[in-house]
Amino acid sequence: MVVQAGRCFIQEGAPAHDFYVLTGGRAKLFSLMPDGRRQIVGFAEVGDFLGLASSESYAFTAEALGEVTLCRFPHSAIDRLVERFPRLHGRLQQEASSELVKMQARLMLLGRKTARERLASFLVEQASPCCAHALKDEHGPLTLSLPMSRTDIADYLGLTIETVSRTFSLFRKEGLISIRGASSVTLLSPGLLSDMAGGIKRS
Amino acid sequence: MVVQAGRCFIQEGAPAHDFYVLTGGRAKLFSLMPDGRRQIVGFAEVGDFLGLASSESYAFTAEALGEVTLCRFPHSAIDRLVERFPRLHGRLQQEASSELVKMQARLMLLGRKTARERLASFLVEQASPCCAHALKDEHGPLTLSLPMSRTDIADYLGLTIETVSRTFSLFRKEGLISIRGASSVTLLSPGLLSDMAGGIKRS
DNA sequence: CGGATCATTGAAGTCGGTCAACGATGGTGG
DNA sequence: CCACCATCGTTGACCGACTTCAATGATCCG
Repeated sequence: MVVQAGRCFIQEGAPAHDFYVLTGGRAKLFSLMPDGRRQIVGFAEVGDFLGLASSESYAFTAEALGEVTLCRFPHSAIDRLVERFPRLHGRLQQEASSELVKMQARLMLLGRKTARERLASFLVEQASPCCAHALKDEHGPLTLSLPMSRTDIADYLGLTIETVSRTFSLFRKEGLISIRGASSVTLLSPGLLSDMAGGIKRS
Repeated sequence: MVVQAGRCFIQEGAPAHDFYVLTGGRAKLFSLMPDGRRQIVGFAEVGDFLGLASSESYAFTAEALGEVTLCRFPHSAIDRLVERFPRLHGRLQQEASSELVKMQARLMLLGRKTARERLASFLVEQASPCCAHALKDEHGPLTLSLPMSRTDIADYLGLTIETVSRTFSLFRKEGLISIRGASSVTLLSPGLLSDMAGGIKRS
């Protein structure tokens, strides 16, 4: 099952018949308020399960960032699948609990961190799948390409697009990052950013 | 296993050997930043599972609100338990996914809602275990007793204690609630509060 | 090349935070 | 039983970080 860039394959509030496994690309997951305020609740990566929540209806909309490929299963198939692939059982459990831990970190981000700390956390989070160790050690520049727009970043971090843009510019002026075309960012001091993300001020 | 009021039975960052089932009382779950900023990531009720996240260390501290009773199990016992009580399997899955849905709502709250909307959401959330239907219908006053302090409410909603207090007072002046001794609140217009929680302005 | 969209920057405004004082509450001991 | 004190909650005045509104600049595609 292939979904084109920008298309939604899960609709918030729609009856939750199926769940999905993301097999290619990335997607953004968000909810809307009646007046249009938007909160991105996560970005889905290859291997992620979506729509598992066994409630009546989906809690978020899922939109493809770039082209996305999926496998769809009816909810009723879970038991059969688990029977045939017993290891899936632990996988699902692990997926759910690691997601829960991430969520708790995101609550701290949205509830208590400043704009600078939020953006630093975001950059570190985007970088970590690449090079987990480079962040603690004082390792050199680390380039990442962000597949999402400034608006998406803002809605993910609970900020406005202007604040995100301004904070990027600040980081650039302070020599923490360098920017190449709005979607390619190089972390010049991953260590400093990582500290800032955690709320540590190095003097 | 009994825990006295105010005692912590899970420490953020400590090695996560065990998980717990809450069998009596309520607890607050929170994380801290190095400078003391605090975010309450949830309140645990009777029947909740804590510390399931199969990471190396606990992601939050759990502190008893009033006296709490618990069952403790080593993580290694999960498989044995599930073998003996096969229904536990679905229960765990359900618990995790319903928690995930709540988390997503909380992200919207912390990322996009105003102080008024946050407090309204909180009151409605506290009320809903009692009377789910009374909120949609225009049903009458609904009294709840809040077991947590203003500080806890503030740290749960990503606000300061002053803002929480001020917003309570505003709601009182607007005739939405009435307050009796800081821990007993009566919702005079549950419907209006519920709308406000969802970001709907009734004219 | 041109127009639409997205990102950046600036100026002004606002919501919630900070600092500070006051009031209420509840537990303790005289 | 009540006075005392510590803690918690409320209220006010001011401040600042982020938002809002608006204009400009960059980038992408047809």
